[in-house]
Amino acid sequence: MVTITDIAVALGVTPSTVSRALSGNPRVREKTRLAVLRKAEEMGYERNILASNLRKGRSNIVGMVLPRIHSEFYSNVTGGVESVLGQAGYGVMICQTLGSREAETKAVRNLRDNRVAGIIISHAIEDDGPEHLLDIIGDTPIVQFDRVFDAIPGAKIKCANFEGAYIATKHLIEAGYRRIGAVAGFMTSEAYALRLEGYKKALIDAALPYDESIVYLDSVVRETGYEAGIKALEAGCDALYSSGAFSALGAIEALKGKGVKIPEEFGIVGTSNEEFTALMTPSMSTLSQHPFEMGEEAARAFLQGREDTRVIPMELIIRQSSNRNLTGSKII
Amino acid sequence: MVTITDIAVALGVTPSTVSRALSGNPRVREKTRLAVLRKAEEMGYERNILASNLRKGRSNIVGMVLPRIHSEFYSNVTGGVESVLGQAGYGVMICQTLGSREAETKAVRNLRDNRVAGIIISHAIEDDGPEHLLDIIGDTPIVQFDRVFDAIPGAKIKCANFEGAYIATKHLIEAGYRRIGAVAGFMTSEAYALRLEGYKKALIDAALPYDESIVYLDSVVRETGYEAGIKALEAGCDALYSSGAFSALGAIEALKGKGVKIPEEFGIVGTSNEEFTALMTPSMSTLSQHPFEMGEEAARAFLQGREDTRVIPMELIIRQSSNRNLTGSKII
DNA sequence: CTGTTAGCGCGTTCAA
DNA sequence: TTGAACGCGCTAACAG
Repeated sequence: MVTITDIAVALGVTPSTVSRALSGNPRVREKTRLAVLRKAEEMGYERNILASNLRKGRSNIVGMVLPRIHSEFYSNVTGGVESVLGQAGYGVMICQTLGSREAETKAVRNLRDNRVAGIIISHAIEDDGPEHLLDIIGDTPIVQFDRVFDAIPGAKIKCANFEGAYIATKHLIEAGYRRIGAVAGFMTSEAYALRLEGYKKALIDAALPYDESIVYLDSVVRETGYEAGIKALEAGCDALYSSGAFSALGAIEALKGKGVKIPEEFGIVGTSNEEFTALMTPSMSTLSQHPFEMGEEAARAFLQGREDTRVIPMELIIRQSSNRNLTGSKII
Repeated sequence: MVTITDIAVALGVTPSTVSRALSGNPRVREKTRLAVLRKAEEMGYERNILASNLRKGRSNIVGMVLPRIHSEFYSNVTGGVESVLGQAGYGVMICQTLGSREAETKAVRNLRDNRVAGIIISHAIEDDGPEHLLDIIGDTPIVQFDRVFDAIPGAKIKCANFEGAYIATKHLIEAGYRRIGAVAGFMTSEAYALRLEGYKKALIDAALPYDESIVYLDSVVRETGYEAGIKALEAGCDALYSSGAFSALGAIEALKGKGVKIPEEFGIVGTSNEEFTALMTPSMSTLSQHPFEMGEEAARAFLQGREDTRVIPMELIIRQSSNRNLTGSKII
C-alpha cells in the first residue's frame, strides 16, 4: 500500500507537500502539484481515508436514521440523499429504528461514536419528544426530515402537511362532495395534526361544517382505513380524505365491498404517492410528498451547513378515486 | 472527549492495560479489567472508532453497491442486510450505481479507499463482465447477490431463477393454458437466461412445444410488456410468463385494453412480488424472490466469512391473474 | 511556496 | 500480568 511518504521520497519532497498537493491546497506550486499528481497516479496511490478521518476527528460519512428502508417514502428519500452526498464525496450509512425509540437512541449514539460528519434523521413513531437525543448528539450537525422536533437545533425539511391536506380537501369539495370525513392518524405526530388542520380549514373556507364524529383518529394502516370506510358510509359521508395511502386503500376496499361506486358516489384522496396508488382500480388520487426531492434537500442542507427549516410542497395527483365533475385541476 | 489515556492516568495504569481490558484481551487480571470497565463507564468513555479503524487498517463499515435503493427489491434486500449487520456492530454504507458500470467502478473504488470491512454488491445492468472490478477489490471480502459474476471470488446469493420460472410456467399449464408466451428480458443477464430455461423446461416436461416466436427478448419494463401483450394476443397465446413485474403489468393493461378477460381467457404470472401486484385489478400472480431474506443471507455470508453460493427459493404467489381451474396451489 | 514538527487515539509488539 | 515504546497515514500549525 503506497502512502504519501512513498510519493514524497520518490519526488524528493516532504509528505506535507504531497498532502497539500493532493488535497487541493493552494499553497503549493502548480508545477509541484502536477508532479505529485502524476507520481501518485503512476505509483497507484490511494488515499487512506481512515488516517485522514482520524487526523481530522471526523469521518467522511453521513448517518441516516429512519424507521425502515423498505418503504416507498424512505427509500426514495434515501435515494435523494445518496445521490447528492455521493457526488460530494460523502458516504451514506443507514440505520433502521423500526419505530423504536430505544433503537433510535442506540443508532444515534453509534453514529456519534463513529464521528460521522452529520446525521439525517426522521424520528421513530414511538418518539414523543427529543429528550433521548439532546444529550448525545453533541456537536454533530443534524438534519431532520418529515418527523421533526423543533427543540433539536439544525436544519429541518418538512412536508407542506397543512397546505397539502387543504388542497386535497378543497379538491374534493370542488368535485361536488359535501360530507367529507377524514382518516386522520394519531395527533401525537405533528405531521398528522397539521394535515387535520388543513382539512378543517378547507371545510371552513367552503362554509362546510367541521364534524368531529367523521374524523377517525387511529393509525393510518389498511385495517383502520377499512373500518373508517365502513363508519364513514354509515355516517352518511360521500367522501374521505386520508392522511395515509394504505388507510385510503382500506377505505376503498370497504366501499367497493359495500357496492359503493367510486368516484360517482364516493370520493377518496389519500396521502403519499405509493406506487400502487396509480396501479390499483380505481386508481387513487394522492398527495405526493416528493420524497426524492426531500432527500436531496436534506443532503444540501447538510452540505451547506444550513440551520433553517424548509417546506417541500405537496402535489395533488388526481386519479380516478376522486375524479368527478372535475374543475380545472391536474390529472395524471 | 475522554480517551483510554485519561482512564489510564485516573487508574494509575498504562493505556495498554486499558486497551486490553476494553477489548476483552485475556492477558489482563480480572480485577483490573473490572476496575477499567467501571472507570470507563463512570467517565463516559466512548471508544474512538476512527482511531481503532486506522490502527486495524479496516473500518467497521460494510459497503452496499446496488443499482438503486428506491425499488421494492433492493430496499428490502438492504433492510435485511442492515438488520443483520447492525446487530453485529457493523455500519452499512450504500452506493447507487443507477445501472452504470462507470458508477459501479467508482463506488467500489471509493469503498476500497474507505477500507470497508466488506462489500455486498448486485451488479449494474450495464456490466457484461467482472473485469472492471477484479483489479480494484484487492483483498476486500465481497458478497454478490442477485446479479453475480462467478469469476469474482467470494460468497454468492442467487435467486432460484430456473426453478421459479419452472413452477410458474407449470402452474399456468396446470391451470389449463396451452399456448404460453414469455416476456423474457435480455439474455445478457444470467438471471433472465435461467428464467427462460425454466420456462422452456416446464413446457417440454408437459409435452408442449417451445416456440421462439412467442418469446419476447426485451427489457422487462411496462412499455415492452404492453407490446408483448399485444403481440402475444396476435400470435394466439392464452397466457404469458413474465420475468418482470412491471412488464407483466404492461401486458395485463394491453389485454384489458383489448377486452380480453383475465384469467378466464388469458393467464399471467409475473416475477418479483412488488407491492402493487397484490393491489391491482386483477391482482397479479407473482414469483416472490424473498428479498429481505436474501439480504439477511448476504449479511450472514459476510459475517461468517463464507465463500459458497447459496440459492434462495422463489415462492409462487397465486392471485387472480392466473387463478383459473386451480389445482392445489397456494392462494393469497 | 516548502519543510519541520507534532500529534489524532488506539492496538500491538517486545520486554520485564 | 503489566509497562514502554512505537507507528497506522495523514494533516495542521508554525517557521522560514
